[in-house]
Order: sequence, then structure tokens, then C-alpha cells
Amino acid sequence: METRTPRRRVGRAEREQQILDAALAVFGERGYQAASMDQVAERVGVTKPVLYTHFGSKDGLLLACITRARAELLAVTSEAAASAGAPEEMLRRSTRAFFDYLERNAPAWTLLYSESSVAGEALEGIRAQQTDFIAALLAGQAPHAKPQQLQGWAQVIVGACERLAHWRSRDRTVSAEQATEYLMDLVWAGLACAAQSSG
Amino acid sequence: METRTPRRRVGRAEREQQILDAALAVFGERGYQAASMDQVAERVGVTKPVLYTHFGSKDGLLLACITRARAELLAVTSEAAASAGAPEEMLRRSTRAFFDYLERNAPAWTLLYSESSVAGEALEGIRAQQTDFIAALLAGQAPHAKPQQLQGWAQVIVGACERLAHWRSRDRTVSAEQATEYLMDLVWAGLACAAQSSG
DNA sequence: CCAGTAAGTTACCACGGGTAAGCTACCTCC
DNA sequence: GGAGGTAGCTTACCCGTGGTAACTTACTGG
Repeated sequence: METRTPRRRVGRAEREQQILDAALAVFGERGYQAASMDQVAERVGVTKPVLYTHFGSKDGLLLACITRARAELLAVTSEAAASAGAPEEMLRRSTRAFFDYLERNAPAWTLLYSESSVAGEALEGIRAQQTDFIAALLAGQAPHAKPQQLQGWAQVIVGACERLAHWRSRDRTVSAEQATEYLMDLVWAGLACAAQSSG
Repeated sequence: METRTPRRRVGRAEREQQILDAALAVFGERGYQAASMDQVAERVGVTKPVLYTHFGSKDGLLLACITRARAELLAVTSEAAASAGAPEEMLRRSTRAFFDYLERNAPAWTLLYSESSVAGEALEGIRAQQTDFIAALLAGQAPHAKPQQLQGWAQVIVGACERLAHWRSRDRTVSAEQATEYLMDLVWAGLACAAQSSG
């Protein structure tokens, strides 16, 4: 006889990690909408209801996947900024860290952009996080700027980065360094001017 | 007797317009995913298969809705740019026209961002359109820049505009004019510098 | 060894996208 | 004006997938 139903039971935390890994892979491969919960379950070697006891819904599972990536992204960009002295270098390094992170972590990124309203909302949360981060960074460079102005500039930078990243993912001849410099080209000189005139 | 099945039959072109209008409304109200084809059909006063004979699939219907908006957007920004003389004014006016268009045409815009991979692809098409448009515009300002550099800068601007627009839609205290100026603040001075150093 | 419970399974429902097959209002041409 | 062709429309259905209720079983502590 072969090993009949060796149905190993597994602790809650461990299972959750298995499921998250499987979900990341399956959602990444087939896209969130196209992927089914049964496919994720099969990958784990388990049946569908198990996923529901752990994550409640398909959206919940996606959300859990995304939450990790979000925390990592903030950590990575914050560290990069902290490693620099001057404000210009802080913006440059954290921008660069952003591109590098996406490059190392393509599947998670694809997931965010795969579709789904829940991914959209999560993405919005990440943008808010990054925008606040950048606004704080700019406040150092332009101390007399109004809060709304800082927010507006931060929006410009976050939007630009997002688009550059997407562009890069489709045209691999653009290096992370080049993308960073295109952003700095336009933004930094303008920021230097704006900082003076807003005082 | 009440009017028993006054089942008016309607020409193809007319029905298609009715369906597109209904779809725009329903998708806009409930979101693309949450909206059902039956709901769209009911709004038109017709049954589901009619939608399929005209648009093939739910995605097809969404795509048809988006196509109109895309054409309108290009027309509006092109005209604004054409109305200006100097390059700086061209960028300013077309940016402003973009924000104004979205303001007048909120439902269509919401639709694009509602979710769905097909909307995502269509959106990508619109971005490509706008990016090419801007790159051409920048080429006038920085004639010696490399094509990839122009594309990179255009990506920065398109991404920034998109984000500013989204920001504005959630914080209505930011005027179209302000958004436009935040973009110009950062971008134009940088562009002036970059144009010289790249020659 | 015997409960008690956490971990899993089977079997099912409802709903929504999509389709096959047939019906009927309208036009045309004799 | 009636025959008949056809575009427009409906009824009735299929099936995949998200989600759940109810039951079963491996493991744990006493």
C-alpha cells in the first residue's frame, strides 16, 4: 500500500505561511482574477475551506500577501534615506532603493498591479505611506513651504516613480540608475528653485 | 389591459449607444467587478444575450466604454497645447486641460480606475498615448536630448499628473490650477537645466 | 486510555458570465 | 395585402467559482 491519506496536520502559523507563499505564486502566475481558490488550495495540498478559516475570503488572502510587501518597501526606502547626509542624496538613494526593491521582488509587485479593487485600495495605502515619507523628506529641503504644497510635490514624485518603475518593467534596457536620474533631472532643480521662492 | 410586451425593436447603432450609456452608469455606480451584466441589461430594458451579441463579453463592453474617453482625452489635450505659443505654455495648458477634462468627466475616469485587467490594459494604452504626446512636446524644448531621455521625462510627467489627479479627486480643496502649478514647480525648472546640459 | 478540540474534509449552495435554440416584430417584394 | 426572410430579442440553460454547513479525524493533556 502506498501512504494512504498521510494527512499531516500542521500548526496554524506554519499553515498560514504556506498558504501565503502559495497564494503569492498562484496569483502572480495567473493574475488575481483568473486564479481560483481551489488552485491555491491544491498548491498547498489542502482543501478550500482551510483557506477560508485562515483568511476569510479571497480578498482577505490577497490583502495578507500585500501587507508583507508594504512593510518591506517602507523599511527598504527608509533605510536608504537614513544612510545619506544631504537631502538631495536622501531623495536619490531612497528613489534608487525603490527601483531596486521592485527589481528583486517582481512577483509581489505584479500582484499589486494585477487588478482587483482590494489591491487597488492596498496600493493606495502604500502610496499614502510613500507620499508622507517623501513630504517629510521635502520639508527638510523647503522648510517654508505650505503643507499642501509639500503634499503636492510628494504626489508628483510618487506618481513619477510609479510610472518609471512600470516603464522599466516593460523596457529592460532602462537601468535603475537611469530611471533614478530621469526623476532627479526634472525634480531636483525645480525643487531648489521652489524652496527659495516659497520662503 | 396594460401595454403587453410593447417590445419595441431598435436599430443596431442606437441600441449600442443605449447599452454603452447604461454600462457607463452601472459600472460607475457599483464598480466593474460588482456590477453584473443583468443589471446593465435591465437598465437598458433588455435581456443579457443582447449585450453579448453587441459587445461579446463583459470585458468587451468595458473596453468599448473606455475607448470613447480615450479619444476625447487626446483631443482635449492636443487642442490645449495647440492654443499656446511657447513650449512652457504648451505644457502648462495641456496639463491644465487634462485636469479639467477629468473634472467634467468624472464617471469615465472612475471607471478606468475601478479595477479589472482590461481596464488596466486600456489605461496603459492611454498612458502610452499621453507619454508620446509629451515626449514630442519636450523634444521641442530639449532638441539635443536622447530619445530614451525624452521618454523617461515624459514618464515622470504622466505619472505625476495621474497621481495629482487622483489626489485631487479625494481632496477637493486642491484646485486644478494648484495641481498644475505643483507639477510645473518641479518639472519646468529641471527641464530647463537638463535641456542645456544634454546639448 | 480517553475525552476535547483544533485541523480538515465532503458535499453543497448561489450567483454571475456566457451560450444554444427558438420566437417575433418589422421590412420587402411580389 | 400576404409570404417569407431576417435582424433583434427572449427563454432556458450550463458551468466555474466564491463561500459555507456539517461532519470526521489527528493530535493533546490529563
